[in-house]
Amino acid sequence: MVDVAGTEDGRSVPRSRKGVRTRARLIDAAKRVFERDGFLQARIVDIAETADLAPGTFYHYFDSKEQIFREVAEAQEERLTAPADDDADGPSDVPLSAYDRIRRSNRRYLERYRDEAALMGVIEQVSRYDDHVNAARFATMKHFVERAERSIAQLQREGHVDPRLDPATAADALGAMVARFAEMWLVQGYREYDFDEAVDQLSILWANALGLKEQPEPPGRLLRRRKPR
Amino acid sequence: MVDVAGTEDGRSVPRSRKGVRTRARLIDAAKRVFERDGFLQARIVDIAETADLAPGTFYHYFDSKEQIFREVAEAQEERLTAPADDDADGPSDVPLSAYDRIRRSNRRYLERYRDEAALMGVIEQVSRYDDHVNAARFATMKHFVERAERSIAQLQREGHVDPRLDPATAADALGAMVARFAEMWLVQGYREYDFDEAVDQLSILWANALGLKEQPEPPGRLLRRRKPR
Amino acid sequence: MVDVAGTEDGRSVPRSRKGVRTRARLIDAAKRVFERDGFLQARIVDIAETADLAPGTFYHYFDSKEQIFREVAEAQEERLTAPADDDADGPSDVPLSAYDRIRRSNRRYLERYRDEAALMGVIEQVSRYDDHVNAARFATMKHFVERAERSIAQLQREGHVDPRLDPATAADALGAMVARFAEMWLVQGYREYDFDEAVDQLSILWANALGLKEQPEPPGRLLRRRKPR
Amino acid sequence: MVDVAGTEDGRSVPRSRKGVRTRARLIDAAKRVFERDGFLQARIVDIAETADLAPGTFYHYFDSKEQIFREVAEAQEERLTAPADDDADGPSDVPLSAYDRIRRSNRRYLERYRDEAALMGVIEQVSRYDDHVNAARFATMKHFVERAERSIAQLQREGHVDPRLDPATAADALGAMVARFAEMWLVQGYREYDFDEAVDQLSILWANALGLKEQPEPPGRLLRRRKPR
DNA sequence: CATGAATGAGACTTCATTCAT
DNA sequence: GATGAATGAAGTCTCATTCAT
Repeated sequence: MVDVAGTEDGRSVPRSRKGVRTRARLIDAAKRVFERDGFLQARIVDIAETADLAPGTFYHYFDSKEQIFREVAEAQEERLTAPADDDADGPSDVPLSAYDRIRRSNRRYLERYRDEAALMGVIEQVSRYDDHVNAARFATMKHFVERAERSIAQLQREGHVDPRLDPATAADALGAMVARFAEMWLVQGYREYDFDEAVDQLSILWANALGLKEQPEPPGRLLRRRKPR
Repeated sequence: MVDVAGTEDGRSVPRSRKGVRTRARLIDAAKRVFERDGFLQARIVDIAETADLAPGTFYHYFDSKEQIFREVAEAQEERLTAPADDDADGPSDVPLSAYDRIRRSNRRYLERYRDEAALMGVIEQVSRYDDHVNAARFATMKHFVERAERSIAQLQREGHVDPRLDPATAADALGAMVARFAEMWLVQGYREYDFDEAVDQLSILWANALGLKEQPEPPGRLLRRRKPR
Repeated sequence: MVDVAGTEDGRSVPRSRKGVRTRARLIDAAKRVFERDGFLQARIVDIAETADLAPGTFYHYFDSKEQIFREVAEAQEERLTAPADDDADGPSDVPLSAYDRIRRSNRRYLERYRDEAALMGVIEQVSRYDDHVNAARFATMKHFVERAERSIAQLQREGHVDPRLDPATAADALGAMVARFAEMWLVQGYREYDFDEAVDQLSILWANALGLKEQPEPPGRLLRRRKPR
Repeated sequence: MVDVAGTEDGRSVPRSRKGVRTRARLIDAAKRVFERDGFLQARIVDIAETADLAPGTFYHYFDSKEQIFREVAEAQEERLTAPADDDADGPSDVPLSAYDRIRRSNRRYLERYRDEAALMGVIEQVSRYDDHVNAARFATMKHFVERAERSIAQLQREGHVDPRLDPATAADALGAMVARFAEMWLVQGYREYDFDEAVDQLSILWANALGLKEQPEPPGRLLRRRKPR
């Protein structure tokens, strides 16, 4: 997924340096316009204009609104699944409990979702009528879900997870929970939640759902961590 | 939510028997067309034609595609939240365990979702760019979520639910889980699941998430609670 | 022009008492709607609704919007040209000077124009694209203009009016002056004038234009002419 | 009023030579179509077609029929008020009498009105339901009226004009006279007049109305001028 | 590479008018 | 007489996309 950009036939992979810059400007403009207007309302002319280009220029680089959107969306999906720059998250050498790994993962996802909430909203929208975009959504989902699935299966083998659960299904469902919760909350304004509180609640639900034994948590740990951001 | 349908005025409330029938025919036709073509592709002319009417007739009863869709969607939301005809669900006099109630509720929701999957897909789609429809979605959600919330709070007071959980947030998240799982599965074809298996898995996850002990329910407890709404 | 109503084939001359009333209600409603919305914006449905009738009923009595408008307009033209109820205008036995007759006539016209300014505006509008209505306008104009013309010719023969003037042309032009002034002022809001002041100014201009000497009028002259229409 | 045309933005100000030409072609075509069909009957498609363009092209340059009409109308109003190319009107060095200035002004107005009678008719029509166009009409009127007003006031101070008259009102009324006379005559075919005769009659009426003393005209002057066009 | 003018298919919407009841 | 549902022709307007410069 790394250098897909322009690959799926985009029209012309720019050769000159100027071309590269123009293409990037279009993508950038497109993102802004999509965020502002949504996919359906976004007009090619606006994208071009936002990029200080003539409408015709758009078609040097992209075939259609769908195509440029896919690229914008894919970039975002990559941002969502990007590995952490682990510095920020504390000493990476200390092994984390299953629960902490769940929480860290949820926090990351929600932070990234929140930081691009406008775009995420449009992606959710478009994924309902564009198969490509939906596929990209599912790919991202798979990224998380498969990691979760492997982890669940492992923990299950170790006897820490409810044996009645099917790891794949559980991972799907819990992933769905976090994803949809994020959209309702951060995009659709369904309700207000305190960010940390939301992370904790989702993580508790997730851990509980798997039936994770309260691995004797070092007492007080939760408290000490309780005030970031 | 109850009898909102058609209230928001549309254009003319039919004054004759014939008018009532025609209006209903249009709604019916609209549902079919939306299911077949999706909201964006659906053309007013097609709706009219499907109802064996001239295009102009549509505008006697509705202002726009949006408006008729809202009515179609609201009808569906009502179907989703309709009380059960309890016959089908086994003897209603036998008190159910908390788990069983969760499962029954999930099953009902998923059955109803599945039975109108095509329409549900369109509703999910439109709710991302029509506030009315989204509001209706949220209203339905609320219906489920508030019931769940009350139930969780009660169980929590009785010591059966993880005390760390906020009932409202937990209800939101678990509702999100089921709803999104349903869409991915039944609308977007993300994956195949056996129906009963899916119901069970989701219910286990739900019950676990709350930290419900598989405790022997004190018989009769449920009965006392049995008249909510 | 008196009982033209319904004559020009209006569709059905109502026979029953109820029919007569319904027809009148429609004309009345039409006048109100035209005044409110102008001719183009006025919709048959609105007229019917304003008259508390179903749209279909309209067509029992009128062929088209044009036709009912013509009737409304003709009624107004008749009001414009109606003979004075002379009581209000002071003792009718006192002979008036030419100037006073001019002023009285102008005052009457402007008063009547003002009292139905909204409708007059619509008539001016429609007369620009409906020949019937324009013909009615011209008929009304002729009413005034011919009286003026006769009067001018007479005064000219008596040596009181500029001999270079053609009575017909002068009458046309002066009539145009008053009519257009009225529209600009009372319909289009071109400017504010004090009513009496405007009457005076127009009358002075009119009298001057003819070259009327402020001569002492031979008493009695007016009386002989006094029974027009 | 001077270079308003096209300023109110329309849609896109043409950025290329070709665009400028196309825009002009559209205005030209619009004028022809309006003259032929009137405003209401004129269809955008016809305008485009007359300009040998696809219908969509119209919307590159204009928002609506109203908007292009305004531009056509404004151009015409400018033509009406354009300064004379004074050659045609005789030696400009000879000072004209007040009467001669009145007549020259009336003649010019009527000539220009007559030369574009078809368009003027449409303008009169539209000015009754489009405020922009009406404003432009009034602006043109003001152009004439204010000149007249100043002139009247001056003559009044010099004792040549009836002291009872209010210069502003008089100018309005006399302007109305000429304008409405022109429309009735040249657009609506109310009656036939000899052109020169009409100019003279209106000018006599105008001069008389103001009470202009027969400044001892160089005898015969009127006669000598009596055969233009 | 970039421009921006030009295209044109196609959906929406209105409302005067008819007609069965 | 009155109703009001139904009609359907026709014009408006959008905007993704092409193409000559």
